[in-house]
Amino acid sequence: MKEGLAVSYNHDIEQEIYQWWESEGYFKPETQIELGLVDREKSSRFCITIPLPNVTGQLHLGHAVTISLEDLMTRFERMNQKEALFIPGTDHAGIATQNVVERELLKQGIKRKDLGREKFVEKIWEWKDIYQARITEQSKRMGMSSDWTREHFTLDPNYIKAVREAFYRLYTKRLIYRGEYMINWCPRCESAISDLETESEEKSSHLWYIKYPIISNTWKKPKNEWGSGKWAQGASEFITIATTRPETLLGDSAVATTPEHKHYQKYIGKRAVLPVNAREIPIITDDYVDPEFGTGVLKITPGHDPNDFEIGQRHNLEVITVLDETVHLLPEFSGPYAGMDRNEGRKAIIKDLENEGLLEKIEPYLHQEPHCQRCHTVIEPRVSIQWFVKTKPLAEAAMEKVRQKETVIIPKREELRFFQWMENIHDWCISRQLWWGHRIPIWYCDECSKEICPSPDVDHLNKCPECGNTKVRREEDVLDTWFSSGLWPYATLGWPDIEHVDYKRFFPTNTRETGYDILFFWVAREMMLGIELTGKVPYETVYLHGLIRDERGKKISKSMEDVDRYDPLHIIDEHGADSLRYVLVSNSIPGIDTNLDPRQLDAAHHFLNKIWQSTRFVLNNIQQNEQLPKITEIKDLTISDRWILSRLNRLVKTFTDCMENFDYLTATREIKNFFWSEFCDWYVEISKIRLYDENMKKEKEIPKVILLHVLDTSFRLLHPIVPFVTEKLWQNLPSAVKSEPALIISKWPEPDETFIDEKLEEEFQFTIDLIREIRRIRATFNVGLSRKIPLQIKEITKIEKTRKELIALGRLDPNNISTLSGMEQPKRAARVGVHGITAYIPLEEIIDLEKERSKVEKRLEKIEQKISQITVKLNGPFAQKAPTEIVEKEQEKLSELRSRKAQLKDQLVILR
RNA sequence: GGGUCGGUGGUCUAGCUCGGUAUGACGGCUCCCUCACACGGAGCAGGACACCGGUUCAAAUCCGGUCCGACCCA
Repeated sequence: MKEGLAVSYNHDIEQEIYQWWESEGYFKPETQIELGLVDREKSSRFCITIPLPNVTGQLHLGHAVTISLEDLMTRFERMNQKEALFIPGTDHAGIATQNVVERELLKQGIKRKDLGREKFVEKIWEWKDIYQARITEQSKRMGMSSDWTREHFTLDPNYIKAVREAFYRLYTKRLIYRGEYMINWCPRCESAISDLETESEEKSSHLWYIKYPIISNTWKKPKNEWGSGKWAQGASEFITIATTRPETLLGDSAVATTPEHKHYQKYIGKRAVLPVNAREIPIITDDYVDPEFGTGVLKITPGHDPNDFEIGQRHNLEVITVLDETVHLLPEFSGPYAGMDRNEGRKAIIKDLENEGLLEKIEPYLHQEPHCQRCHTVIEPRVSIQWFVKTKPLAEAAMEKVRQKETVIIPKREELRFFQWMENIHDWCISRQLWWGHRIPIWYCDECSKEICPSPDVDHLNKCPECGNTKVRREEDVLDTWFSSGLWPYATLGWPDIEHVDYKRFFPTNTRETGYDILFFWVAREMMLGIELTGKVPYETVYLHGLIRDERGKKISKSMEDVDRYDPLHIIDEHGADSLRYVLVSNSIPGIDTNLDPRQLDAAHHFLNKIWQSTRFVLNNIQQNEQLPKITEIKDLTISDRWILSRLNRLVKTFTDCMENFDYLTATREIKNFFWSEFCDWYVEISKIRLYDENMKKEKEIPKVILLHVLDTSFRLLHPIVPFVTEKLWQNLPSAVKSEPALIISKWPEPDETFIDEKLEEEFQFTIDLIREIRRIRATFNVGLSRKIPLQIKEITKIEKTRKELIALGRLDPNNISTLSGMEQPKRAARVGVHGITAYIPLEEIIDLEKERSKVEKRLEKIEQKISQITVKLNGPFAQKAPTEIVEKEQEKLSELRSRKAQLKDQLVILR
């Protein structure tokens, strides 16, 4: 770890450091205890569980943000001497993984059903092993300081126990039930999916107007075959419905209109005849019907539309399913169309309706079509027997905990969304017709039809406990993935064994950190299940980060041309994990999306190089075994020494404050500004005065101690954000500075208030501003750095204390600094005014007077403009109405401007 | 249909809770390879804060409306 520093920063140091941390066991809380850093009895603890990535694929930038933020939190708390545990793991991701593997096998011409359940599941396990390993590898590249000995997978034996227990408890409390309801059916996955797993998309389609003949005295039923063109012959009265799904008319149970319908009111209570199969259906009324939509009449198909299903329930209508699992028309209802899929069927039916003269018109129509989130197939609403979680009581309990602030959601506005969703929650369909997942722990007896949920320790059921029959079979369906991942924060800590050491020590966990897009998918369910099963909220804080987009705000998708630029592993190879983490963290505002500009990665790398270089500078000036006093022991500090220590301690305060309040954007800004613009640009430069002066000996100690102290403190502060580079540099500091074996387990700095001195900072700011002015004059007139310039100043005592700094950084001629007396004003000299002090730089020999004159005139113009602006303001009602301190401020500004104006005028005179 | 978020120099971004003419980065321009760093140093230029109206002495910030972009729910 300590073999010296390369001439420039290269991120290839990262992997070796990670291996070292891991082999030393620093990610394990037990190591903290062994090293005596924390005490189980006395210390507090911090626990966070990773939002488990799917084993479906590899990590993307979303995971990178998650890991960066969570690792940052963990490292921060670990350094704050809490017993810190970051739990890693992966999710089996039922539908997603099954789909991916299915597609892979299909490439080789193998169908899932040909393979059979057992063989297919074996294949998925193979896939899982490969991808889980890959995800672990990628997480480690990110620098994730999680305890890998506590890694979990949602289909691990222990995890299965937790799922069994959860199911059993909810089932026996009747919070899980089985029933026949309308669900979202994906015909490609051949499975039910939950509301949240559908995405609605606007599609341009048509509205078909179809005439249903009405039974009258003169016409009872069709006399001719469907397709003859004479099916409706003789019918005189029709009711016209408008529909987006003509093919489902085969399953209609009624036609509904409004009681006041101007044309069709008279038909209410009569019966219509359904085209194709000539089934008789009633004409009813229902409030759901919108008189403005279409003809004001709806066909009611309870088997294939969620709204119609509800209407059907209200009117006790028959539920007819006309489409099978793969959305092909069932022969029982569809006559000539039997076996066609829903799209073919639609075309054929429309053609025949037209032929029979029953198609009144077609209108273009935009409608929302639900799609399967995983495979994008159009969802078929379908009635089937499924398992559900009764969510209302769970949601109520979860909302109550949030209201009581037992869990706080950040940002606040997401709490509102949480409540809105929770208040309108529907029962959660948890059964999936998949092969990959937690098989529902229910057995059925074929003899007595008993539904059995044995206690969780029963693995196989051979006999019906009711009738003793051996014809028992287990439920085929598996559970929704989110059911098992909903147990994550405690199933990973040993639950249901509530005496487990981890559960006792780390539950409830501290934080759930994740993207706001899965607040409902996951967080809400974790809350509901967690409260029900453990009686506690699973975490006290929910921190929701934004999504990562490209620099123009577009979603990053796999189809993008330059998608490589947004692949975390690619970025890590090119720029390093530290740079990636720095960019992600420094742009992170809770709940707000981040537009990631890849150019920022270079900027981050430059900053890390700056840290690297300044460390090299310091170390080059100090012997590895040099005996130096402690920071608290040094005496005779210069004003610049005291200034940097004041700034540093101020930084520690604000930085820590930001870390505690999740304000990483300000935190990174503050430290970058301090380190680069204050420490490197000023203090390091100033330290060279003493370090490079052969005549000084004892004086060198002070800057050395301070330089090391600033580095040490900065590394500690930066470590949670950029762990690799800081550890590497810190390891290279002289051993006397280091009080711990590794930065990762070192102590978080505490601000020393006695160093913070506002007046002194102001005083030193004068020196900085004066040097800046001198530099500006030099730059304006192209005065080369090698040319030492003279300075004349009236209040020469003002520069006594920082004379050396002025000479060194302003490149002044030490033998030509003089005082001016009384009213004397040097001829042909540039005037610099800083903090009310005036100085002159005689220019005659070094500049072009003409050029300087026009510059001054320009500046005069600007200042005069500002003076008149403020004068107008002060002469207006402002002076009376604004608070006095603000008026005074303006007046001060005015007098400042006036004196600058006078200065410039003087300067003009001088230049002539 | 309901709701949320965003619209700030060429590009990206902070500030908006708590009103006093704006933060940083990248890029640009000028000078400098000064013994840690050209992944650098010194300096400079560049913004009617989407639009309209209101409140106010004063609006990027508060209020109302409009337009554009993204998203969530139905």
